[in-house]
Amino acid sequence: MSTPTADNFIEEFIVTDLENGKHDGRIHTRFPPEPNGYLHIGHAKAIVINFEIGKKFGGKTNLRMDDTNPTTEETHFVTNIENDIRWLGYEWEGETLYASNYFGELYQLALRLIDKGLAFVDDSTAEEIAAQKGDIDEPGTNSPFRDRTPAENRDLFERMKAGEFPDGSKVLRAKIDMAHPNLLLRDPVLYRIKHEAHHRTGDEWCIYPLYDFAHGQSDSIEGITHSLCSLEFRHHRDLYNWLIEALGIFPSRQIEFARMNVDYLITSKRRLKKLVEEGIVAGWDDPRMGTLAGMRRKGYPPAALRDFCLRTGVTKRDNQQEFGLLEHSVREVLNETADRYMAVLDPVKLVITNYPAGQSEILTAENNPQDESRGEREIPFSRELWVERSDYRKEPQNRKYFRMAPDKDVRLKAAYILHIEGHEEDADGNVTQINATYYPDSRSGNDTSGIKAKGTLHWVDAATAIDLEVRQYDKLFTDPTPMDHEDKDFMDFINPDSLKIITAKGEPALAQAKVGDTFQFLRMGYYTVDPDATEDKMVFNLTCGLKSSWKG
RNA sequence: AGACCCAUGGUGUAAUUGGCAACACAACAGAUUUUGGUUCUGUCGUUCAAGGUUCGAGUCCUUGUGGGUCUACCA
Repeated sequence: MSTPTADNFIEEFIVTDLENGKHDGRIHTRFPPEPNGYLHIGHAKAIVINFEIGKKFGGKTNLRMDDTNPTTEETHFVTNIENDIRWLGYEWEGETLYASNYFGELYQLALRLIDKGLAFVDDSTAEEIAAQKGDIDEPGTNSPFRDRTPAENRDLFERMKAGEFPDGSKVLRAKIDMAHPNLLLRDPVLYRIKHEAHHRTGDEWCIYPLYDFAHGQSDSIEGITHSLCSLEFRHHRDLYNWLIEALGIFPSRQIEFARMNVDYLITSKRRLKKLVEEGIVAGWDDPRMGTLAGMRRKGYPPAALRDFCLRTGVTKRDNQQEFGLLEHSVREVLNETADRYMAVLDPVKLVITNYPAGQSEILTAENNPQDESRGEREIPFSRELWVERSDYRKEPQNRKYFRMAPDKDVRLKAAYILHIEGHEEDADGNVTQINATYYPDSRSGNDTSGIKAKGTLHWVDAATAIDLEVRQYDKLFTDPTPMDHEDKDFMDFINPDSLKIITAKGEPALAQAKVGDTFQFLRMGYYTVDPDATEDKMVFNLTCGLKSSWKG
C-alpha cells in the first residue's frame, strides 16, 4: 500500500515520518479535552483533524480526558464529550482514557527527575515564584530552594504526596534555566498540592501534576506519535521536548496548527458561560450557541460539520471563516437528505371562490426532488387554504414579480394554478383574506390548461392544517467578531432579535415528525424538530434559510 | 520591547518544493426549474513592502512593515 499524499503541513510531516520508517510506520493521534465544559466548533476542528489523520494513514486515535485539575472537572462532562464525538461521527481507539489513569506513573517520573537533579521542591509562594520569573526582556532569578539535594527533594516530595503539607506551601519545579528566553523554561512548576477530591481518583491524591507534566507524558505513555494541538501551545513544545529528553520517554512529536474562528460564533468558555448564566440563551445546547450540542439542536448534520472542518484546511495562519461557508456545507447535505414539506410561517387565509364548499381532494407531492427514492406523500386540498402573507401584494405588479397580486396567475405547489382576484382588509389596511379562482384543468401532473404561471407557491389546507411552534433563530451577535473590539465588550453586540417564536400552519403529515428530523419547509428553509416537541405541540427550529436570488 | 509563529483575491485554502498563480465559498450576470431552492454557464478579482540571488522568485537571502503568541500552583 502506498502512502497517501499530504494535504497539509501536518500530513507532510507524517508522510516524511512514514517514508523514513519512523515508529515502524505507526501513526497514533489523540483528542485530549479537559472535562470541564462543553465541546464547541473549535473542538470539532481538532477532532476532525486528529481522527481524519488517524483514518487516512491507517493509524489510531485515542480519546483522552486531560483531567489533572480536580477543581474544575466533573464526570458528567465526560459523558457529554463522548456523546458529542460519537455524534460527529468518530469512534476512538478502545476505552476512553484519562490522564488521571497515569497519576502513579507520573509520580514515578517526577521522582526520576528529582533523582537526576532536574527537579526541586520549592517553598516559595506563588507570588514569589512569579517574581522570580523575571520578564520578557529581563532574566529571572533563582529560587532560594533551588539547590536542595536530590535526597532532600525526594524526601520532601514524598511527604507532599503523603499529605504533610497544606495547599500552596510547596511545589515541585523543574530545574532548567531562569534566564531562558522562553519563560516557560524558567523552572516551571510541575506539581502542586491540592487537598481536593478528584472526579475519578477521589481522595487518593493530594498532589496533582500540571499540564506540562501530564500532557506530554500521557502522550508518551500512550505511544502517541503525533500530538496535534493549537498554536498557543507552541512555547510549551520546548518544555515538552525537554521533558522527553530528561525523562528518556517515548518521543511523541508535538505539532501546532491554527485554531479555527468562525464569524458570529464565540468559543471562549468563560463568555459562553456568561451567555447561559445571564439568560441570553436557553442553555449550553441553545441553537444559537457554537457548541456541538447547540448545533445538533439547530439541526446541523454532523456530515456538514465534518465537511466544513475539512474544507477550511489546516495551516498556521490566523483565520476567520465566513459563516456563509458553514451554511453552505449545511445546505449541501440537507439539500440531499431533507424531505420537503409545506408550512406557512405567517399565514393569511386564501379562498378559492370557484371551488365548491365542502369538497376536498388528496394530492400527491414528491418528498425530495433530489432523490426519487424518498417517494411521495399525500396532501389534502380544499376551498380554504393558508398562504404566506409576504407572498401577496395589494397592488398589481409587473412581470418580474412571480407571486400573488391582483390579476396574477400563480401555481400552488403540487396543486392548481390560481388566478388572484383581490383581497379583503381590516380598518388598518391589513389583508385579512385573499380571494382567487382556480383553473380546474391545471392540476399538477395532468395540467391541460396551457396556462403558464412563473411562480410556484407553498400552501396548506386550512381544514386539516396543524399548528407548529416555530423558533426562528438568527445570529446571536450583530457583529461577526464581537470579541475583536478593544473599546467594546462582546455583550454590546448581542442581537436583540436572535429568536422569534411564531405559530405556523403545517401540513398534517408533519405531526408524525420525530425529534431531530430535519425537513425543508418549501421555499422557507430547513427546520428540525426540537426536543421540546410533544404529542400536542410540534416545535421546529430554523436550521438554516434557503439561498435567494430574488431581490424583492 | 526579548523569544517564537505568521503574511497569496472579500473569505478560506492550493501551487509538481525555483518554472503559465489554481480550487471552494461569497458577490454579480445569464440558462434551466411546479421551491426566486437545486443544477449549469459566465464575470469579478490576488502573491505585505523594498532590495538581492537567478535565464526565471508566491517559493531562496537581507532589511523593513503588519498581525499573533508567551511572563497561571489553568488546560
